[in-house]
Amino acid sequence: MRIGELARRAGVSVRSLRYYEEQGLLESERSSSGQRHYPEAAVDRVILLQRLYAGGLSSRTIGDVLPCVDRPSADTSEAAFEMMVGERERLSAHIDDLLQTRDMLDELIATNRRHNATLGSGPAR
Amino acid sequence: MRIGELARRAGVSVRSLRYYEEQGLLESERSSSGQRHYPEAAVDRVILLQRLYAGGLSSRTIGDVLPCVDRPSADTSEAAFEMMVGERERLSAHIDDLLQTRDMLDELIATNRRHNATLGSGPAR
DNA sequence: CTAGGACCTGACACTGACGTCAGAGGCAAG
DNA sequence: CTTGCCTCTGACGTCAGTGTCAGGTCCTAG
Repeated sequence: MRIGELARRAGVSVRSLRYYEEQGLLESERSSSGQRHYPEAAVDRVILLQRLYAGGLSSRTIGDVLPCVDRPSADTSEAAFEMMVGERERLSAHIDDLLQTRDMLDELIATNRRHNATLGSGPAR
Repeated sequence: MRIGELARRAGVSVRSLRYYEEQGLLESERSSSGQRHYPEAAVDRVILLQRLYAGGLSSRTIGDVLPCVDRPSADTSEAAFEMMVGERERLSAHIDDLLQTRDMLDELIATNRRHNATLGSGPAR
């Protein structure tokens, strides 16, 4: 498929796909005229990339980790594996941090509801 | 206290404090020579700001929400309250997204461990 | 053949919370 | 008074993924 279809099916912009390729995260075959062509599997690949980006990994880090995805075997460098584990930990810590912030927001919301309930009006339903 | 001490005690940079003031999120009194002075309570205030920033709220959004923190009463605009609830939902969705990414990483890690255990060498212990 | 949509490269714009530097003044200790 | 650290304003730099525009080529339907 060509880049436009891949973009639609993976839910990203064409610009992003070219950027991923530039970062060495996504391969493409070129037709004689220079147009990119992708196999079906590229859709899942892009979705995977999106998920990693969503986890806060940088292009660089994703590139370092991808060997573990593409060739999960002994020849996968130990460094790549350790990096993946490290990113997992970083992500976990980040989630904990966000949970704390959410708890704080919940308290603020509860406080506001109480204050307004007391007064019988305002934001709280 | 002056800005340097506040920065140390709240664990942020002096630059950040000036930026927060510029955004209308942090007040200060000025001495005759123009230096900023803060009360004890400013420490908690800054920590609160940091927590909101950690939750992915922008300066603008924090500014919109702060009335709920400073004056949790009926005169707190309903819009501010609704925005706070909205941010809570956004944050919750973001957390769910990160949890999915973490699950994916866990699967990748497990797959790698299995492949390497089979071969009796490599990254897995 | 042709119209118009999809694609190409290259490059600049943007966002936002800061880092960092320059040049100048403030303040407490010796 | 001076040394040295703190603070001031103002302004430009950063990062990273993406938007967007320009100028040109390609491809397919009619």
